[in-house]
Amino acid sequence: MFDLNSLNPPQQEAVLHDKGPLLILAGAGSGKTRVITHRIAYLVEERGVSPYSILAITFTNKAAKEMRERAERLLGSATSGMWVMTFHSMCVRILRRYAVHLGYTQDFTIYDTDDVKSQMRKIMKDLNINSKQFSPRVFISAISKAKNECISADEFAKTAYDYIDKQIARVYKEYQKRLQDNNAMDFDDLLLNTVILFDTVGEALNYYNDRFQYIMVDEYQDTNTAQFRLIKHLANHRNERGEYEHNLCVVGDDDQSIYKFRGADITNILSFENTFINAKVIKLEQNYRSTQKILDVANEVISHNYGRKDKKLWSAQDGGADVTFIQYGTDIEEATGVVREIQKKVDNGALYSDFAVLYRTNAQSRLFEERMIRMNMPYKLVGGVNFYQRREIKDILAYLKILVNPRDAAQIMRIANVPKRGIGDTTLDKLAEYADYTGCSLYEAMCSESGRASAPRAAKKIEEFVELIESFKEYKAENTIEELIGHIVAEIDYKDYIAAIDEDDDKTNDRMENISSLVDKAVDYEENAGADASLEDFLSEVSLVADIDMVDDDKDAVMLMTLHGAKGLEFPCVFICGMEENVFPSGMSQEPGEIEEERRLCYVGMTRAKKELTLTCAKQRMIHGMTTANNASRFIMKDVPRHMLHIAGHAHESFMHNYKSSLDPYKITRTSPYENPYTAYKKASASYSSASSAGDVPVRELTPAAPTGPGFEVGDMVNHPRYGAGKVTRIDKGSKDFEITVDFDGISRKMLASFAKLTKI
DNA sequence: CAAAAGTAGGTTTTT
DNA sequence: CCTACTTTTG
Repeated sequence: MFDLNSLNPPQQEAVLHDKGPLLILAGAGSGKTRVITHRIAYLVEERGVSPYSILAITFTNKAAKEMRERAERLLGSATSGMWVMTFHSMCVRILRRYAVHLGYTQDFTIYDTDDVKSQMRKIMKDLNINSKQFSPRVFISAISKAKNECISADEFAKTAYDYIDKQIARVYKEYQKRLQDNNAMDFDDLLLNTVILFDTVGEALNYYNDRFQYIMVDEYQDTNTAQFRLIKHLANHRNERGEYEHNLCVVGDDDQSIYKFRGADITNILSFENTFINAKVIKLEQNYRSTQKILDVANEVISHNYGRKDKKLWSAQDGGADVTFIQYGTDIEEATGVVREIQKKVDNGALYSDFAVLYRTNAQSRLFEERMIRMNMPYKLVGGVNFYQRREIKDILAYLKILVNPRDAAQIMRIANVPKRGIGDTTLDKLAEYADYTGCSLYEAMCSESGRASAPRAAKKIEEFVELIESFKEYKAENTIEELIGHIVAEIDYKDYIAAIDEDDDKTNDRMENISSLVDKAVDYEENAGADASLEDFLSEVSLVADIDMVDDDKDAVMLMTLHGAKGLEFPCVFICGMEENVFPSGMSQEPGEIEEERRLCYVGMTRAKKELTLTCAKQRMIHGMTTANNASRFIMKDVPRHMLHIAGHAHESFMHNYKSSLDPYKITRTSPYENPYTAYKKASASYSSASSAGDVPVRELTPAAPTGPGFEVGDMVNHPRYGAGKVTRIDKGSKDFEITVDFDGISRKMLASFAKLTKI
């Protein structure tokens, strides 16, 4: 049973919303999961909707699990039949059923980023693309971006005009062909192929449209184009009178959109009302998580972004502790100080699990880890080197994957010589060549007499390898996954193999322990899945786990993670560390749009805190082995009025000095006694950015910038004496000159208008 | 074909 | 700084 009275009026309205599209703009900590779960319970209990026709989509398995558990608690019954899962697992589920329509078998393999990377390296080699000139990264991210936008290899080729795009088109096509040959999909394919499936196979779409009457999507602000199209397809159920109902309920917060780099398209949420006509919009603005003091600071920061949906979070918990800011001398002092601070509070009765240390990049975790180990402080590290990326895990998984999908050449390449059995790269190359020539798969080449003849010296070894794999297949048919893994590890003497690689026994033991964790996961899986357990299902589950999914909440330990990793979580006390220019915001983010995304990330981080929020930075920090000095982050120095922070620590004096001097760089003439200089700067330069109106920031008129333009506009084609033809992609007004960003064949360069000898073509 | 040594390049965030 | 790839040597 559930109680509507426990909800506030807008929450109730959202839960009780009848039919048709619904957008819930849910600010941080406003109880969105509560609303979704109550809505599910309401639909099932009060409106007689079958759980079978409800689909709830999240981004992480952890969120999905939590949502299902909470819905079940409200309903007091199991919600079997209801789909509560991530985009990716949903797509896998759909594709396993219909893969044949797309030229895959249902046993297709899922490639993770490492698989993709090695595949890409191979392709570049084969296509004679200089890896010095282009890093595989360039191609990988370009292809990923295209897939996220539902652009196929052929479509990409049609609009590829410059050299680099043509290269990408060529690589994209080859890459896709190889994945298809290997019966494999990468993460982006899971989404894109499902979209293609729904575009082309009416039978598949009809099946799911008949089934899903109510659809909920969590974290809607982070959806990309492929996900958007997927949702659009799925939300086409017709009622018994044949009318579309679009019972689509999306929940999100544009201020928490932090995955643009991964293709998330913020316009999905900003224009929801245009896409789904007659959509109802409900705002949840009461925050139940944080104190007002924390929200004040967070609101102040986010208010510096443009083009937001208008809303303002407020809390019923008035007051609270001041938000603290500490500038340390060095990154080491920062780590020591933070760890000490946590220990002090634990000594005074807090739990370790009350604390989270958040940072911009994973690399920053190291110092905290070191300090915590030394201080004997229990911690949980989220992210970093993923469990499933470890060599020993990937090796064992490769063996398993081959058993399910023998066409997957990448896995065979990986372990054909693991452990060493005399099948080296040259042998594999010859086999691959034979396979390519005859049009069979690598494994088939290994199985055939004539295939082995292409590498006569190793023929015997190859035959033995094939026999080994076949014996595993037989073993698999009769035994559990748990037993299978043990069997493989024993048969190939894996321990001896890694012991020979590792410097010391500790490392080898570590690795063996990791393998037994993998076995544990297999046991878990088999217990959960019961009679439905299958190796391919286990493998896809394993491929789709996120770092955050692996965290067990029971252990009393401090959490260490990136700001991204913290989304959707909350902690009584939060430390955001490394709040320095070039660290946070990242030095990689330069353009206004990118800075805004960093600012949203800052907002997300701050709003994780329930009771206490501490922001720290260091004057000096070691980055890539070099000592660097950075100013405190603009998110503190320029976004938050001084009086809202409690400034602590020994660096107080020098900080105050910096605080003042940091106001100068932009040399903006103030029009009022005090105006946040960064805001003023942005207003002055607003005419040069495409940003829309200023949301809830009160706009005061400033003297417009000097009318003299740079002589070019964005989009113009220009000629440069050295770099040749290029396209103007950006124009920024500097203090006395215009900075022009020009794209020359994919390489973008910044230059000052008065110095660069640019001519318009 | 395997192991060791050397070197170059890249390090934002991740399902 | 660290890893992952390349080159060299056995």
